[in-house]
Amino acid sequence: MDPNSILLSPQPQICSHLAEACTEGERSSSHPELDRDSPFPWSQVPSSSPTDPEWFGDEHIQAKRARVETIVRGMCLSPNPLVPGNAQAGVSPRCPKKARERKRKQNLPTQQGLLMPAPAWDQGNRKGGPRVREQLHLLKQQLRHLQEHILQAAKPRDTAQGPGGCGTGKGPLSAKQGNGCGPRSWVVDGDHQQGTSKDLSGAEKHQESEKPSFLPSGAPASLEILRKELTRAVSQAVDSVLQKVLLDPPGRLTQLGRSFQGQVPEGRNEPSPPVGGACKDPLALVALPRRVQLQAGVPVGNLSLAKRLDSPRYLIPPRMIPKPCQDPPANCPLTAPSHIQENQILSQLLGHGCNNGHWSSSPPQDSSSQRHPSSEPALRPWRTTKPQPLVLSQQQCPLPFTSAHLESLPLLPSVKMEQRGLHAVTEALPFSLEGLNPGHLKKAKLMFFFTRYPSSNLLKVYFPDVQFNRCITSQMIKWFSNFREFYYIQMEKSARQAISDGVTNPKMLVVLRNSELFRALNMHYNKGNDFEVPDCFLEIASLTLQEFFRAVSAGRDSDPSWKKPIYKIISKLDSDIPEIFKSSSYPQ
DNA sequence: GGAGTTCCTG
DNA sequence: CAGGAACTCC
Repeated sequence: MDPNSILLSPQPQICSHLAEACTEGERSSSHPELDRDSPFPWSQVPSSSPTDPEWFGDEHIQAKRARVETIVRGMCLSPNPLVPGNAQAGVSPRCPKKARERKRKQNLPTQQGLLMPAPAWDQGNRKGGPRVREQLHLLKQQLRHLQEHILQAAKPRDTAQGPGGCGTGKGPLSAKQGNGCGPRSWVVDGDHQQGTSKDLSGAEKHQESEKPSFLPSGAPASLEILRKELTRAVSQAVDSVLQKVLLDPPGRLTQLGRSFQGQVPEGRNEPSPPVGGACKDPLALVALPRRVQLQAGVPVGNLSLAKRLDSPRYLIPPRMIPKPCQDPPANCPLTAPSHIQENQILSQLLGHGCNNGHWSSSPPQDSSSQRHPSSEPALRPWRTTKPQPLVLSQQQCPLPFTSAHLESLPLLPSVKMEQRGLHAVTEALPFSLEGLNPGHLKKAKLMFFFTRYPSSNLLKVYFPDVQFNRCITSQMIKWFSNFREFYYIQMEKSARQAISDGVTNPKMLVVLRNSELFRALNMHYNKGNDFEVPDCFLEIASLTLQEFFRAVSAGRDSDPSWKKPIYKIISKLDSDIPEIFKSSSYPQ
């Protein structure tokens, strides 16, 4: 089969209309060469017409298009409006009537958002204790400054100010605000900042409302009161921090520091806070060493650097980020012991039977995933996700703490979760022992380099240690479906990018090992970069890319099922999987 | 009706 | 990555 013979088949009449036609009259041509002989649903795409009752037309296209657009937009640092060559894709030939777009949230922005705080987070953990002390010092200094400010501000006003000097009365307070927030590098959360300023303005209000009644009778007196109140409030704050630090068991010092840092990613709601101000381009930060590594031809060994750099990218589930310890410290330690045990038990149970682990402090994952601190969350056929994040947290964030430290984090809200998790485990136990583990997932991902559409029989051959049943099989099939989804999205994204970059000849589109596209794919399927991606995959990827390019630039993407011909082509291009994959212990 | 897909969503 | 809906094919 020569794919090119298929792919090159032109579809002339479509594109000429598309650009202008804002009507919905235009329909893409059918794809006669693909209509028949396919077991796949997409084989019969093209026969739909605008008159078909099942023709959902605009909304459908718009939704899909919007999805891709948002993805592309999320990716592009370059502000090109999408796809000049295919302007209709961006502008929508059918008038942007009800672009119910962007329903779906972006992965990429999220990753990038989480990327920024990571270095600070990591850094902070290395010196949690000292940081707290520094912060205490700062607080004390601020207190002194505050007092000085108040005194200074008081003097001139005593003489010059009459009643109604509220405006300047803000002076000291806003000075406090400024001074207070500046050095407190841990306060990054936008919400927190807002909350802080709100609180302060609340205090201002009180004081403002009080002042007029005091000032007439004597400004010095009211200022004195003001000063005392402020001093008292700040002292209380300092004391409470001191109590936390001094009264808590040693381990908690680090936890406290951690919880401060934890606020950083907490502000994940939106544009990640400028904690990582130093690293404006996190991608470069991550990618550069990897590129060097690739060029240096060090694919297997020496992974630690790459892993370390990669790991922060992969989401720290919000739940495992310790909340700023709002509760009295006494509450926290109480939950810790049971928490530890439960997590160990859960992790152990979920970590899979073949793990000869004991109740050690090492992450109870199988060996392969220890090597690759990937974010593989899927240990289950049967939905036992709850305890996962803790396991992942240890792997993803190489920290100078023992896992016992990490696990004893006072995740108060997680107690309920843990109970639910235990419950889930008891239900899932009989299955999880025979189920799929992260090692299987990793292997499946590597296999994707060779086969995009594996049959269930093939999977059985290549996963001899898996007890296949209907559910396991469909889970693994689902994996590959997810892999494909990611793959095709990347391809489409790159194709559109190429078009918008002015590429006109599809033959120019080749996926090389140093390309962005390759990096994205490699990151997804071969996170540890410890597998050499086969050339055949690069060829398939190039071909896919070209197909998407042709389709989009020909305007075929206005057809709701325009991708199906591409899927069909790609489905025929699976290669043989190396024998070594038949070993149950292969990717170790 | 089951298997296998895609698409969408969380 | 999983769940679920919708779809097609056998």
